[in-house]
Amino acid sequence: MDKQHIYKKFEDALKAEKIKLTPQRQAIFTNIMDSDEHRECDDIYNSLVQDDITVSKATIYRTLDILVKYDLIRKLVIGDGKAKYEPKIGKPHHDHMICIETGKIIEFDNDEIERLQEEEAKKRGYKIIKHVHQLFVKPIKDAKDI
Amino acid sequence: MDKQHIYKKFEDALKAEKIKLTPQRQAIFTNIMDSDEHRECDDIYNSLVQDDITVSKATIYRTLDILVKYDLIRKLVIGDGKAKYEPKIGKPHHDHMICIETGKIIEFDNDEIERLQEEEAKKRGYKIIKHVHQLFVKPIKDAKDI
DNA sequence: GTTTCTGCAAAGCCTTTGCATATCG
DNA sequence: CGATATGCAAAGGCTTTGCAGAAAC
Repeated sequence: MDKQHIYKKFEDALKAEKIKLTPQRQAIFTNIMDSDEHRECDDIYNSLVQDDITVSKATIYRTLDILVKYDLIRKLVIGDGKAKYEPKIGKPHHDHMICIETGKIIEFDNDEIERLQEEEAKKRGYKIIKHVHQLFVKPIKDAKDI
Repeated sequence: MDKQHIYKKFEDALKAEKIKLTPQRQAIFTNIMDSDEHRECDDIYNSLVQDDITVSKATIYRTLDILVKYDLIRKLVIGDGKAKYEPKIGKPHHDHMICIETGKIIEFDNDEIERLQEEEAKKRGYKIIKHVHQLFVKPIKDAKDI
């Protein structure tokens, strides 16, 4: 999906929600889409301020909720209870591996795991709406670690 | 593992940490061990108060940290950022399925998923220290839902 | 022109912390 | 007895909210 198409989805979401296209909402959306990181509200705020965009954290939080609702971005809560956000639309599905030594976030995806978890849910009469799969990992340093 | 053995692990943890065995710590530990639910600090607090045990939330939080550190209980953060706790020692490993309609928490376990995720980590030079795997599900109501 | 937004500051909520008193070993 | 724990209340940190002025359609 190209950038224009993605931006169109954003406009559609605003229309569906019957809300206005403001400079702040636009700036927040493109700021997230142009990033490949997993950032907190604060990070996004600082990034916008650095770009000389006038915006408040209140507006960012309010906008993030809308973007999550329309599946344009993904909200992650990793361990410490602080919410992180990443682009979702136009990106393939993936889960996360978090290095507990460096904090580095690595994306991974495994079709067989996806299938098996679907099966576990179905077995119990449920279907999966969304899932959280995070591996907290440490680098393997030598043989005894394996 | 029987109750006495589990309680022994608790005493060992206190000794390892060189901290005292107080009525509060004991009450908090057994309260969690006797429950099969996934409860918040507040729930545990209310349960203890109902049993006429004098304890403060500060002490509960402080004790929970110790119990988590020694792998006697497990801390879960599900969606809303509120921490939940469940017994861990003496219980087989499992992950969680959360019904988004009723809030019901269902435990599941799948060896193959465990193996595959281990493989994903190893492939990248990491080993898993812990993991979070939560499926947010909805009941299947009819054929079109499948 | 209205309706909807924004920014600000205040309030909320869960969790942590400082401190004086009480308790364990 | 000395060291550690507890409870209280206050402080912290992220997030949400009420409200008056500002902006979109």
